[in-house]
Amino acid sequence: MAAMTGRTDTLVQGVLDRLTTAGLSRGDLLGVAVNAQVGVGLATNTTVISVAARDIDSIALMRAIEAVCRPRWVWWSIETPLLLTAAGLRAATCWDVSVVHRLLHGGWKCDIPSVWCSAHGLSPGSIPVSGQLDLLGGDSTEQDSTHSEPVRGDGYLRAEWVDGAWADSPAHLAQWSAAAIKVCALQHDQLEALVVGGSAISTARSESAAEMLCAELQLDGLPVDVARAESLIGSLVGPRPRSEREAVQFRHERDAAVLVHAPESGDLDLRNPAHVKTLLRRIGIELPDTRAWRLKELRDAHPVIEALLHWRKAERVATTYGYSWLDEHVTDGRLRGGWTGTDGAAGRMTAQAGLHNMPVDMRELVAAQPGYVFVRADLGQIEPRVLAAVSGDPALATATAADDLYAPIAKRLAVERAVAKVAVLAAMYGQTSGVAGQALHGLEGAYPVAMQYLRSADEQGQAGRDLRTYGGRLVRMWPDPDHLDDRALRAVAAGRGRYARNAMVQGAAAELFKVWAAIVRGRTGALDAQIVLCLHDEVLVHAPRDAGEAVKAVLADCLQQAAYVWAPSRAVRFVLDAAVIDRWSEAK
DNA sequence: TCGGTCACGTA
DNA sequence: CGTACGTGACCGAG
Repeated sequence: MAAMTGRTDTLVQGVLDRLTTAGLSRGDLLGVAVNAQVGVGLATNTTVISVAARDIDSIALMRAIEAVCRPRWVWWSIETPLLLTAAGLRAATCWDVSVVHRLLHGGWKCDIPSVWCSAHGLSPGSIPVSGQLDLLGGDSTEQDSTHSEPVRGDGYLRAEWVDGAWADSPAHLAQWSAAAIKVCALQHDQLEALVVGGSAISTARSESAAEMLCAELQLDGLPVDVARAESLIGSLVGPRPRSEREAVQFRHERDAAVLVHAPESGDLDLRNPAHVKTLLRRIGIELPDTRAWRLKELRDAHPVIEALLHWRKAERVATTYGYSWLDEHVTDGRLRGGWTGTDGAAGRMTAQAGLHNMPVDMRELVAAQPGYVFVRADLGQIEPRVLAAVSGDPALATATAADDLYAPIAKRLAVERAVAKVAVLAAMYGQTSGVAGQALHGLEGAYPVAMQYLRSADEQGQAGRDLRTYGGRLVRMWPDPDHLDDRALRAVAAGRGRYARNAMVQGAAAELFKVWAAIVRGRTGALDAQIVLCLHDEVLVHAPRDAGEAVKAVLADCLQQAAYVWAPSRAVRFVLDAAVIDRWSEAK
């Protein structure tokens, strides 16, 4: 980037002046749409400002605004923070209208036309399609107006704008950012009207921050010891094949080690479950499926079983976490994958490239860079503690004072700790098999408010009624399928009941987690530390070695802050298990 | 080429 | 008859 000239200095100052004149101060909403080649568009409730790329570097301008005004940036989607992060700008606060849309309406869907329509109460059925002849409602007879305004006469967004016309001039960028501000205002009203346990507006902010964190996670990646990865994979599945032929040969050899235990099995494919069933039938074992837990029960029945289980494990690594995984997702010593701030159900974060389902045995390849450490921290027993908070059960809240929540529960129910734990988990997840009925009954007596909260969620779910989590996320139910007998209908309803129970607890836990993660994100920067992984109730922070202990303390402090922001009652205690480590495999 | 199913890893 | 997610292999429909 060229050094800032006096002229650009003046231009930046001019924009800052206009923003302050418009009354923009810390935390105020400021819409933004950026295109590096075109420029940047800014919008407050009252002002739109457009700046051409040839005049001012967009990122430099935004950095100046962030430093001077620290607004709450409003943008359409993760695309913007991805762009900003790639340019080295990490904003403090934001409002992501796609994220808030998913909070308000549940599910995965958050394309721009849908977001616009639901904010405005327009029917999604008449969303304009690009290339469509605009005969009704629009004003396509005026060719110029097609491009001058993002909104049609009938209130819908123009398809051309959705497809990218917003980015073809600085003026359009400004109009597009103004449209985001408009959506934000409408969403704000809708959130304010919600009656839920927590503050839905606060949730909107933390969920937006989490999405910004997702952009950073995606670009920064997770530090990986590539040499160790190569040797670990080598020890599990053999050497790296040097050609396609060799790959086929190694694969064949791995298969043969299993097939040798079974007679006349040369025609069978171990990757085909039907073939595995056949193989087992030939040695006198009949199974409904060939899942690992079934096979484990039959370990001693025949040597082929153990060989098959071993093969499956190696095959998992070979196909999913093998050399091709390394080649595809690890560059410059970082494992990178796409991140989503919220899933379609309860709102947990999701990650691709195996970041969320890496086998525990492989975590040793996740290693801090030289001169750095990881600070690994997870929220202890988060789900029952969250249940205590969202249900407002005073007895359960009292139990959260203990480091081990299940100890006082077991004492109260006069059962073993393990029994108490299974009973609590069963109540939260709707599990029925393998649970001591006595303990479940005891829970009803000891923690009636929490149990009623869960039962109520279950009933709503069974009835097919949508729910909202404590923080306001819509949990959508689904209708009964047609042409089912009573028995099947009851099964569908029961499934919805379990889903609802689970979503209310997991969803609230996800909300608290993201509040925590967002605060951590904001505070670790000063220590040159960064979150590099989020895993539902756990974070991994990459920090300079000297800062390890300080980061650990900050993580605990952030949790107290998060708990207060999320559920100000303070009746429930949340606990953190944290450690400074070099590899993810250490500790726990 | 696509979606469904199985299987299995994480929380 | 605990839920959610992502991944890869295979199958059968198109």
